[in-house]
Amino acid sequence: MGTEGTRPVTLQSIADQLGLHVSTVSRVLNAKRGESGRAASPATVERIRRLADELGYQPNPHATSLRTRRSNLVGVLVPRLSDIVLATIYEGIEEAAAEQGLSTFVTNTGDAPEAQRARTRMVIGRRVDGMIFGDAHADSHFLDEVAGRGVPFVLVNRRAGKHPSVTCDDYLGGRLVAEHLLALGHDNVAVIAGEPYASTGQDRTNGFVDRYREAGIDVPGRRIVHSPFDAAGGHAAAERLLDDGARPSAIFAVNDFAAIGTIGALRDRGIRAGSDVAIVGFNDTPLAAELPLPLTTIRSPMHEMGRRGIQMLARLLAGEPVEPELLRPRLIVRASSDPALYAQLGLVTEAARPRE
Amino acid sequence: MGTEGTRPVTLQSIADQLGLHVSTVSRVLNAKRGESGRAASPATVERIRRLADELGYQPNPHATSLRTRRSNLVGVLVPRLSDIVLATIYEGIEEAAAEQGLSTFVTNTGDAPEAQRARTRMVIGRRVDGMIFGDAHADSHFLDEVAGRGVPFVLVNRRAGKHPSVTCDDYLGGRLVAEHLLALGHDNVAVIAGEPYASTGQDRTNGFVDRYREAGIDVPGRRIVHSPFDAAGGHAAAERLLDDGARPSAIFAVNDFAAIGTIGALRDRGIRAGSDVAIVGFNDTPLAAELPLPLTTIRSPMHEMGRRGIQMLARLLAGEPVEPELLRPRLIVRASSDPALYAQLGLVTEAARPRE
DNA sequence: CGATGCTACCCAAACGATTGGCCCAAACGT
DNA sequence: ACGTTTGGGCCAATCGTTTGGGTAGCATCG
Repeated sequence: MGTEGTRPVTLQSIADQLGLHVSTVSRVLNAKRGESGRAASPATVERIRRLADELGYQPNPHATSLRTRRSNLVGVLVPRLSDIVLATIYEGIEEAAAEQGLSTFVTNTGDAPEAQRARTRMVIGRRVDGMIFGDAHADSHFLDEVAGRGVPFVLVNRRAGKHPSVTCDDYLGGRLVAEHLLALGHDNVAVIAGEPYASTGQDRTNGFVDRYREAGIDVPGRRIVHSPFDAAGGHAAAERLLDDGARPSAIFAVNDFAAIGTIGALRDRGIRAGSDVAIVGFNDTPLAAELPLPLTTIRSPMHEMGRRGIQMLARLLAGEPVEPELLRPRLIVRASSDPALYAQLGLVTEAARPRE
Repeated sequence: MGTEGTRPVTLQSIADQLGLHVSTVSRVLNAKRGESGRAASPATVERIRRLADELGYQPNPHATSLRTRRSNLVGVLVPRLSDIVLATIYEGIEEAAAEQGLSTFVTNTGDAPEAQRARTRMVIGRRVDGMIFGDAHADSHFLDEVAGRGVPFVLVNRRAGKHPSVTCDDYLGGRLVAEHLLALGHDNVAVIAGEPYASTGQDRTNGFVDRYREAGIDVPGRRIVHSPFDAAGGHAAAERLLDDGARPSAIFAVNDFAAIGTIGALRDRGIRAGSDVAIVGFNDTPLAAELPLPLTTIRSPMHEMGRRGIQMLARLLAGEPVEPELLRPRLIVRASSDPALYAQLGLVTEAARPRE
């Protein structure tokens, strides 16, 4: 199907073959299946449609965008696509964008303000209709500038200021973790809090600390260390934590990868994660359940966040008003924090051995 | 900087303000810094340039593409972006594309032939200059069709037929793993071989099996099980493997995530990965080193693969001839297979405890 | 002094699609 | 019989750039 190598079929070429004017063809092909009555006679409509999909006609998006001043393109900025959290969110974005007739493209900023500016400029240069930021910095005024430029956008994963956003209820997530650890009797806890400028880390930490405070327990500042959202970052942060003062009985890492890095750091010091120190992560990435030490974590609706993000943007583009959305997190208890499950893990090991 | 909300600046608007013709402005702005002599007088050149970047002029890519019939756009297909291997490759692609003045966008196919067709059609509809496939199926003729359509493309990660590709030397990688396990005395081994249609899994498995055969050891067919390239897939495959026949002393999973899933499956059966069964993965993803049980694996140059892929495509677009590229893998030995390291892991645990 | 060659620009035709008008013929109303 | 609809299309401008050709004015040359 479709001619090969040669020039793509255009409205003009269809019109010529049918002895019609290009505008007629355009109207017919653009009419929704139902309301093609205005455009041409039923017979003509049929001829046009038949030839168009026989030739595999696809409108030239550059021509369309040029003429209509609408690209149906959305640019997405993320810190790193190789972070599975952002990759999953982007999958949601792309999936739902297609349903809305929008195209998307994504680019890394590494969370660096300079790169955010440069990439945003590049994205706008591509004449997008809107943007989605997955790398918002809570403290920066950059987004206000973008808003001033008149580019519609939505924030996902992280919120900032009053800009429209779709996020997980991170504060609640932090509280859920605190409740879980309180119930297990932990009164000496620490937090690996992520990057200081990310609302995710801030909110999760605040929820956690607030809930502990409500229980009459203070989590001192030096028990809260910041770190990049990856395994290496979690590893380094855990080392700083352990170098400084008595060992906590539980560590809440605001990100699964940071949690894995924490486990690595503990392992290197001969401390057994799960029994000596309880570990809780955040996000419930697909690995959490498969780890040698299954990880207690908060399940956040990453894919859904992406979907809602683009839907919100679509509403924005349609001129409708939007409200920030907060998605519900859920605690998933596994062996890394639960003594019973941990023991069971050990017991199974012993019990199963004779089976062979 | 730049006016806000209003219509973007065009060549026309610049020309008007300067009392020049749009074509003059176009030529000046398109000339490389050196050779602007032909276009206009030095004074005029200066005036144009100054005004252009004072107004923050950015050419309208739709107009440019429409006129030049070149979009400088590259479409990338991957099985899943939330697979860190593909995400990392794509990061390399995007990075190097920017250096070449190319833009890229990526889309998931889930490795499903139907989706591959549909997405390819969509990508071509966006009038890309070329494509990169990260999801090639070795057995399919689909790529031949695409080639017949005259769309230039390059394969990354997986190869297929004689199409230009940039891959890791997976066969060699498989041999390296075999050599490592042979040296450790394993003669009862199994392979979790990935998807049957992926050259990565095929080559890694073949290299492994061939090397074993050279050592006089046959790896029987039922010791080779296929699986998706993720943790859940590895888990399921490992279960099938364990359900059927005697336990191997070592398992080679052709992907780190499958290896992690394998560890999970072993754990569930009370078998200790690393001591009861040696485990080797592939790719050396950032987690491999941080796992509670550090994972022996093959480091593959994922980022570089992406970079080379786009560079090869650029050469193709320039009409230059290209040769398939094979990148060198490297064995990284960790505790999951090395008894000494494993013991050390355990020893550290015991030794360190008094330290507290 | 006419031919030639620069220099420094301008002209206009694309590229492919959209869209507000316009127009002709047949049908209709009275 | 004649004005009015209306069905069915056609016209042409337009979006912003690029690019193959001019061309006017001046200097140079033989």
